[in-house]
Amino acid sequence: MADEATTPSPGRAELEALDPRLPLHARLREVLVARIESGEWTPARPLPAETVLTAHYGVALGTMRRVLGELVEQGMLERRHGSGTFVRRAKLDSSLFRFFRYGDSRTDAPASRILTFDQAALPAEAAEALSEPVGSPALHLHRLRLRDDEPVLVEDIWLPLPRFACLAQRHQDELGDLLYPEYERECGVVIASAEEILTVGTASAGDALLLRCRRSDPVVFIERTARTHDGTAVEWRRTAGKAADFRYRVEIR
Amino acid sequence: MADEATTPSPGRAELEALDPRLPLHARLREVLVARIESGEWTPARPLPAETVLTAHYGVALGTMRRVLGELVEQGMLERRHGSGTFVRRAKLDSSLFRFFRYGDSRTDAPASRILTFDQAALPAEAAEALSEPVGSPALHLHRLRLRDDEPVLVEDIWLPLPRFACLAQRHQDELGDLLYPEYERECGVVIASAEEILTVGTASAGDALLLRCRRSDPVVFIERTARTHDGTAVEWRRTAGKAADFRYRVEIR
DNA sequence: AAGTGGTCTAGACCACTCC
DNA sequence: GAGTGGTCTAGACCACTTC
Repeated sequence: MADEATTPSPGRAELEALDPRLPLHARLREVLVARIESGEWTPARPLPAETVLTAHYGVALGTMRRVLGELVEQGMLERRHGSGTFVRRAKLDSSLFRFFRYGDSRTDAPASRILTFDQAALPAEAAEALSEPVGSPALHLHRLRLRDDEPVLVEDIWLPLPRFACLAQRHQDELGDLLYPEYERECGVVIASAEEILTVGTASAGDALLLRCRRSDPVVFIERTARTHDGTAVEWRRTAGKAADFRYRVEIR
Repeated sequence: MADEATTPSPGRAELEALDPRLPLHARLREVLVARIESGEWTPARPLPAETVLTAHYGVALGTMRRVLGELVEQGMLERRHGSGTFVRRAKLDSSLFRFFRYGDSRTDAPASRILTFDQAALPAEAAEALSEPVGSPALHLHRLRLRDDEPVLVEDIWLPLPRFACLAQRHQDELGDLLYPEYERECGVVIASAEEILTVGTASAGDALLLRCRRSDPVVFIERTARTHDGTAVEWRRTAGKAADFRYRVEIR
């Protein structure tokens, strides 16, 4: 009992141990981010309540709320009034369509058709993005994305193999339109963030055939590296779409 | 004296007058945004101190700080520890270079060469973006932007005329590389935000000549509508650069 | 030294969700 | 009704900028 009185906030020592030149909220932030990245909490297992966390770390409610608010701002957490604070999964599977506009399409949901799904050696670009040796075993997914039955995007997706072994057994018809929920359910891999690089090039023979355009027609390439919460790159994909359909809008400040 | 005691916070009534279903911070935010947009404060005339604002509106420091923090987050304000809170001007004049990569160029500063500067009727696209009638009088600036003496971007800039009359007298050689400071000094127009739309097309005969590429080579167009703090569109420009130089990176979540 | 924003605390009360 | 996050307050103390 006396012991409990002297250690009312077991986590406080952890904060004190960090660089004391940093403000408390910054140290608290570091610690919470580490716990989030560790996978301790999932969309199904929410964080402890504010009051529990504040008691654990021995900080004021305002300080805790500030940090949680920043993590929400940054897209790492999601708070639901009355029900709890949750780690947030990125929902960006069909976000490629942010970059393209297709004339008044009635059906909103973009369909996808998997063309090939096999095991193959990592090509140089994918290997570099995934920090794996060139030629390592990986899964390779080649698929077409359609809008109103019109082929509009061609995708090549690379998944490093030790990690995605559990997907290797699946048949391509068993995979849904959205891959990230699949990764999570089948392999326990939660995609948390991604980086996309856009460039303009010309269609390869294969792309031209699939996109029904001429070879050498301009094409926009989107190379995406997707990462888990701890920053490990676990998926690399290159998507190609006709440059004529490309339209991207940016708001500045 | 008794009067002062009954009205310790003259601005509080203004907050009470707004929709009471909105939380206090939201109402406070509205009022402050309106004052910022009115141009009451400038980069040279900072906002009153927190303590003055809180006393004026009769709110707690925490509430005021929350609102100011949000406006900083959003890029509307800038706080400098020890010196004050300022409205923020957008500094995006050379931000076009965000969209392009040019091989290891030593000189960082992009130069610009004005080709023509004259008065002309607004074309349809510019007119729509600026909410002006097609054919209204405007200033038209045609310029080239260079990197290491290489022409890399071609720009067409339209400025609606009643507002920018004070620029009409100037000779093109008097205009510097950065236009937005010019607008502010000469015409009192402060650019606060902008919207950019990217598309891919082919070079016109004129663009091809200036960019030293073939006609029909793919080109990236950036159409920018720039606005003042109150949201009025005051400048429209279209910039063209070779698609081969285009490279844009997006971080998601 | 005076004035500014930055950090941190302590606690009251409200609104929403779930059982 | 119990538990969650959301709002708002009041005030202490620190760090930076300016003169």
